[in-house]
Amino acid sequence: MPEVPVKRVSRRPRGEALREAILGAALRLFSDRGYFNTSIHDIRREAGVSIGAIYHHFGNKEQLAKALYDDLLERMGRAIEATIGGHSGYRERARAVIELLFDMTRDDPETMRFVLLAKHREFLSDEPPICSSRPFAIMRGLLEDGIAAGDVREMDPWVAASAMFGGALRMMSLSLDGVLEEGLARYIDEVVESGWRAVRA
Amino acid sequence: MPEVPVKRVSRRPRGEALREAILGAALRLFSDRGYFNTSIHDIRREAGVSIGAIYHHFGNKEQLAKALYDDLLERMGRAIEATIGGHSGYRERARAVIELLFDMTRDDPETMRFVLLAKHREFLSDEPPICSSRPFAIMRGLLEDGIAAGDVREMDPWVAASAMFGGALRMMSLSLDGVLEEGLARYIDEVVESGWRAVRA
DNA sequence: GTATATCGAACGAACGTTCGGTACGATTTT
DNA sequence: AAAATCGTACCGAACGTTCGTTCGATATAC
Repeated sequence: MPEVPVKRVSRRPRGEALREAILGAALRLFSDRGYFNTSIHDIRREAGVSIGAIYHHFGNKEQLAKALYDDLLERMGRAIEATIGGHSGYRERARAVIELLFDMTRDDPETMRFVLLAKHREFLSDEPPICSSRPFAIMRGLLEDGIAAGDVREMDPWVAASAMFGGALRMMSLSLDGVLEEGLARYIDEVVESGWRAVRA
Repeated sequence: MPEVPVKRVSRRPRGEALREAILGAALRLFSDRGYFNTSIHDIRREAGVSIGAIYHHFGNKEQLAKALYDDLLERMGRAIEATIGGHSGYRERARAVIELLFDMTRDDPETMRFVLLAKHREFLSDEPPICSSRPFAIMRGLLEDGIAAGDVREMDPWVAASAMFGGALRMMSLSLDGVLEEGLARYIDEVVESGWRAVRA
């Protein structure tokens, strides 16, 4: 059996691994204290890299935040698309999306906090509002298709999407803020059903 | 009838008026650029006062933001309470609250932006999440009473409040982000009805 | 005269960024 | 195959700027 050449035994990560170490550290700190309460020096310490490495990979602090933001939204968008593709019927699809969002909130609260709660326009200049990002566009599209198919009542798509998913997003905020006694899973049925009652034909 | 003495003719505001000039300038700038993108020197310029006056009235930047935040939430809480008191029936009360919020979003978007969209915990240490503030507590209480009265279906009060008002709050965010083609008033019926469908008994 | 309110120059700390340097793998030269 | 060359990745001390805050002076009210 051919030996896989292990080129590197170096202790510190390099290249792509280092880039991801920086992104991970940035996510942790931005999510915990916010963008403006996190200095490049903090990220340097948390990631165990040098200042130079950060600037080499990302150019500056804002572009680092932008790279992180794009990366997370891209992942979320793909996950939501896959979830929708795996179900049929608009009610079931909406439920699957909310289940996915709830699971992500539990399993990866840092990502959710950064994506949902952060005020990106405060530190990302010229960033469009999050509602025009892919995950939100997909959710809105789902409602539009439901309306066209006659499964969702005739109403403005923005209102429909807000009604179907607004409650779920609010519950996620509550969970991230730590005001809910129990995990989000406990509320999934009530949330999905009330959202569906709001929009079903 | 005793004459009310008009004591002052001085050009620059002093005392309470100056305090409010500072709060107004702070609201405008915080709402427009965010807390961290606004310096005390900016507020000084915008309000036309001295740095010393700001520190005399508020102590430091964070306490200024806290005073502003408390002031706005207090006003909102009172307005919502008055609105609820002026209507009967839970559906009508909920509608009146949403109408009030929509009107405030149109007439005073700066306040709404600061109260709704700002990440207060990022700059106000030890501030509880906004959902535990008075306006939100009142809205949750409204749903609780509705459940007790049998007008709202039996469900978790957090879920009920999220379902009833989550869509409306989301629409307000969309409006503040400038993604809606028309004014919020155009959507009030659909928003209220879908919220009510979600929670009515 | 005294207390309170206002003023603004000055300060020190913290921050984002720069830049001259080193480490290292790949490629070419000897 | 060893040496030299090269480009990329990484390093971190140092820099200039900005910011929140201080404080002694000044103005005003009573």
